[in-house]
Amino acid sequence: MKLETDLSTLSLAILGLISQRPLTGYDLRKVFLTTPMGHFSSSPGAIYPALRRIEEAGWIRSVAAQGQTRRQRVVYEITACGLETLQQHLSRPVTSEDVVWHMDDLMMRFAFMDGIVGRERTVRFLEDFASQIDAHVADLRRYFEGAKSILPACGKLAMENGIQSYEMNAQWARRAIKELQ
Amino acid sequence: MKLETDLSTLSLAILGLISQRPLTGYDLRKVFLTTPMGHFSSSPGAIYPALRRIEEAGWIRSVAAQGQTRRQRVVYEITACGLETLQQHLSRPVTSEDVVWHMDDLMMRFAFMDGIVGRERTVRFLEDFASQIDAHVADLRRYFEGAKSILPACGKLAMENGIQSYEMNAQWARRAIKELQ
DNA sequence: GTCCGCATGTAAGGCGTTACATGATTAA
DNA sequence: TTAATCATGTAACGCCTTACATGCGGAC
Repeated sequence: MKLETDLSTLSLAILGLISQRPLTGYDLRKVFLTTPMGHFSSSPGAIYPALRRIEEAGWIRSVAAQGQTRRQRVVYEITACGLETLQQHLSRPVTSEDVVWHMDDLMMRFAFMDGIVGRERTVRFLEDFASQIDAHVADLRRYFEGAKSILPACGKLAMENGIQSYEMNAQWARRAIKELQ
Repeated sequence: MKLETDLSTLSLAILGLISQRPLTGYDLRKVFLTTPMGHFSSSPGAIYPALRRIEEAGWIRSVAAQGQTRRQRVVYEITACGLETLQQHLSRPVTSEDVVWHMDDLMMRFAFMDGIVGRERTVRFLEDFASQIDAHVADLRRYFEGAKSILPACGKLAMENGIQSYEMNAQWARRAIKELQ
């Protein structure tokens, strides 16, 4: 019964979705099952405990469910505090650690920025994202130059894949900046 | 004290590295700290328990450490059973679930194929990989066509990033096939 | 003789996975 | 009335994370 202080990828997904409109746990499940957001997570044994934790943190609250029947439904909406938390989370600078270990998280942060943080911050995020990737790609290339003579064929190809993936992400970010302006 | 039956990403990394040459836990740590393999994992609280589990499964065994001093060192080498397990794991077909949820794992499987599974199987892996990605990209595009009118700008851009990432991976796989032949 | 790096671990906690449980409502 | 779907959960388990603990050996 510890309060959640940071946002796991799943919690971010949940809070982001609820920030767009009030949802029940079942609604969230459906989103995860039927959209590419399901990438990031899966199902009931994770979602309901996460909802509980987020509610205990004060970021969402359950509201009376006035559907047409008195069927058991718990609808959650975001609180002012939750919105602020989300804004702060999405405004965090992009660190090199993020780029190395949490690319999924970064992409999710970006996906929820509409209407939560201004266009200016969104663009700044993409700029930071691109330049952190550039730095990381430079590291990877440095390592690769030294190691490619001893790497086996598949290892080498796997590394090339990694480098290309990062480069593609940087290119995407720069295109996205232009598109947002 | 359950026996490990499947390979977590970390366990696969460890078993794959030890299959290349005998290593200590500390050696593994250094690899994770100093090479891009560190992407997939991190450190001592994960590595040592994982080594223990893999040893209990019978896939590696500790051998006498005959360094120049009698310093405490535990060197692990792969067993025949471990090699077989690794071969089977790397030979598993690429499923659509793998592509949706475990791309990291797939890339790691590929990176360790040299000398473990034949070139033929390696190429087959890449072919399956590419065609599973094609199928998944088709799904994503289908969803995207239906949703892009209601997706917010950042959501749309994030989806485009996802699709492009997958497409890049399929292209990479097809280039890799040519290079391996 | 003290400090840093080598080398191996343990303990607590968090969170996701799988599988199961429960009951209410609607359509056949 | 039976089955499928809606809707919400719990329990056990596994594994990773962070932080801490411990002791040897070499360099200065």
